Amino acid sequence: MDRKRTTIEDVARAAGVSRQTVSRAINDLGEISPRTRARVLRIAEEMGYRPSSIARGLATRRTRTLGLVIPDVANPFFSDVARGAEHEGYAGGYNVFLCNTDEDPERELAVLRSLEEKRVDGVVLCSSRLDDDELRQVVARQSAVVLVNRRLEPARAENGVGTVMLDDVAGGRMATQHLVDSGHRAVGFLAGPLASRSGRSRAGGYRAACAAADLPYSPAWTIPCPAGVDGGHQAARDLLTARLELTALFCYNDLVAVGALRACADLGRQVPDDLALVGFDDIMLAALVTPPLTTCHVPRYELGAQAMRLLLNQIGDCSKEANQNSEAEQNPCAEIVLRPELVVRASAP
Amino acid sequence: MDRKRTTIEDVARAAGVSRQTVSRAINDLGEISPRTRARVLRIAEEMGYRPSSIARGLATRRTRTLGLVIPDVANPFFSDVARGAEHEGYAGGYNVFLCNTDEDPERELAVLRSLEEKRVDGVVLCSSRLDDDELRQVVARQSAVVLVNRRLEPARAENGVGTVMLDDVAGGRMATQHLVDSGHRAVGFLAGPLASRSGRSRAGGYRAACAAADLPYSPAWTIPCPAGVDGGHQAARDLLTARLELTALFCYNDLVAVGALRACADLGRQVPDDLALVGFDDIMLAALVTPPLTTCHVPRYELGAQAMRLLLNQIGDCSKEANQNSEAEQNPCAEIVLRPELVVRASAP
DNA sequence: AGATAATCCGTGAGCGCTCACGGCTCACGG
DNA sequence: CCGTGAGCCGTGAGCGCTCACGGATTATCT
Repeated sequence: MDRKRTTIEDVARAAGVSRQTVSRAINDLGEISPRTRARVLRIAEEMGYRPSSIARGLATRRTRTLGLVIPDVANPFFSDVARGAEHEGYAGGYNVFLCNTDEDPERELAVLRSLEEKRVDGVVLCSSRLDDDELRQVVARQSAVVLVNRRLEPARAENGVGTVMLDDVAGGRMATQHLVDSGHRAVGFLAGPLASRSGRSRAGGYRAACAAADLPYSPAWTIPCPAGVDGGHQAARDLLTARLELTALFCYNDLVAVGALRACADLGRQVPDDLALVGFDDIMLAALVTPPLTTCHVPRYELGAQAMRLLLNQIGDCSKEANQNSEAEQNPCAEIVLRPELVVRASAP
Repeated sequence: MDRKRTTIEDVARAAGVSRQTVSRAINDLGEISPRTRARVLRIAEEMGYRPSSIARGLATRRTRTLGLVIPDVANPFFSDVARGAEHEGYAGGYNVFLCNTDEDPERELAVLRSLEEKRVDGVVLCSSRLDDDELRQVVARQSAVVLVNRRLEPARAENGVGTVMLDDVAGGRMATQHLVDSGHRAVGFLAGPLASRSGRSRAGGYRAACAAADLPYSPAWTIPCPAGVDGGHQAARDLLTARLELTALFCYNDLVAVGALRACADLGRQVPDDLALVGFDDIMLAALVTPPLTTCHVPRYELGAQAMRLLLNQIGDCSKEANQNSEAEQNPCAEIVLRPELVVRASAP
């Protein structure tokens, strides 16, 4: 069953040249005449030769392989991020290991460890659940790291970690602002899980917008909830029955907003006439429920793609020559901040 | 920057033993006293030693790495499959390469090739767009393969390829049957892309159910369409305006069904009273639109998980001893068929 | 013409591990 | 007393490739 694979040696023998010449042919790095190169390539092709990345990696100390660590592929948010990262990585000639952590820090550590053993050239780490110390260690051990939706202080450019963030504060503010602009004076906030960093940031934006508009803001208008439809359903029902003065709701994410939509149906409140609703994320679902949700679009694909690009630069700089424009053009350890964008639909016109 | 990593040699020296002893310690394969093992392990830990999977792979010819090839991670269908496969693989001690093909056969080939170079121990290949010949070659070159939603004849057990299929015919039949059972005599079919194998199978089930119920079946009641919301919207509008006798629609998938829902809104037809609708896949969206969709639930996670389990068996058998129950229990090259399940909701009660 | 440089190719060594050996020590029995 | 075997450990070779050399051949210049 384990038929021997054809090696570079085999090809060399068949072509009557040395291993090195074959190597030069397949890697296309000069020092070889076009004729022999073509000949060797042809023979290699005929023999069905596939150079072993394993052996190459051992010799080169580079694997042309990257790691992508995310909480869960099945979460549409992260699968979009993954897609962006994978695409960009592939374009740069890298393969990427996709690793789920299932939101479990234990497993995240394990995954990172195996990535280390695999000697990947770099890692994109999304929404890490690790604490700062653990994270710092991970960064120190890995040869290149880009963090997504997680910051690590000190983020001085020289600690070799790039960062890609979403501006959740701005998102929270613009969502709330939109509601205020349409005349709402009492807007509630379904805040999502207490542990969520992005939730806290969005809350910050929400409060800022309220303050800026001189709203009669009350902490009782904010209520935490699980991040899914049911969580939103429950929380919205509670909040809306307790706080009859509310005429609008800003929701942690679209799923929560859909839950709120249901609560409105339960309570007989028309959206958007009796209650305006705005969500967050702009997942596909948002446009398809009735009424379609006004929401903050977050560029998920871009999040992943930018992170990967940052990582590729970080790697490229070290192994190749210094880039033309030394650091003015692009600092690979920079922090990139992407802004969400409000998309107005029927739930809050 | 490329600080030397600590090798097995370093650990050996530090512990005053040979490399082999260190190797025995970390791999836990006898021939070593518990005391030295503990000591070596401690020292290795202190030094932050990480055995190189690369070097190990070269020596062992096994990488404990698998490939998972799917058209698109961002597609909720495949991301669930991916999740199932990744989970099961991880449980078996394997890491998995996630590869997108973007529905492009060219890229699928490229991806498979790089998987080959990476010397993965096996591959799960989903919904391959390759033709039979190409596919056969791929299977021949890879050390183990499991196909998902794609069959390859001859599927004799000894060609070393496992298969996991969804019973689309049964799905199409049960969906249609449900409509017929509720008294519909004229049910149309939004058939999805012409190129889709699953679409053809579902059509088969649809026709079978029609025939079994002695329906006045007409080819004009079937119309192909792109697989998304817009495709369904367009096609449903066309079909419903042209064919006023239709009282129910079976849709290729849930997105198409949602499109049909919109068409109904356009045309002022109430769902389910004026028109009943059933979808396929049971994506999250299906339960959240109004009215919620009756649909065929397909066990996506299971599809991936089963495929991975099949693959692990296939690999395990070769390298370890023959399994206890030789082939009665589980034939690793078997074909597993998963059945969809009808879930009844308001769109077709 | 000889000297210099370019072009092309081959030769060891080594990347970090495992595998198949073989050697050593210690206990036990005859 | 030595032989035997179990338990523990070390030694070379090799996995398939690349890297840094160095040699051979041909083109170019003074």
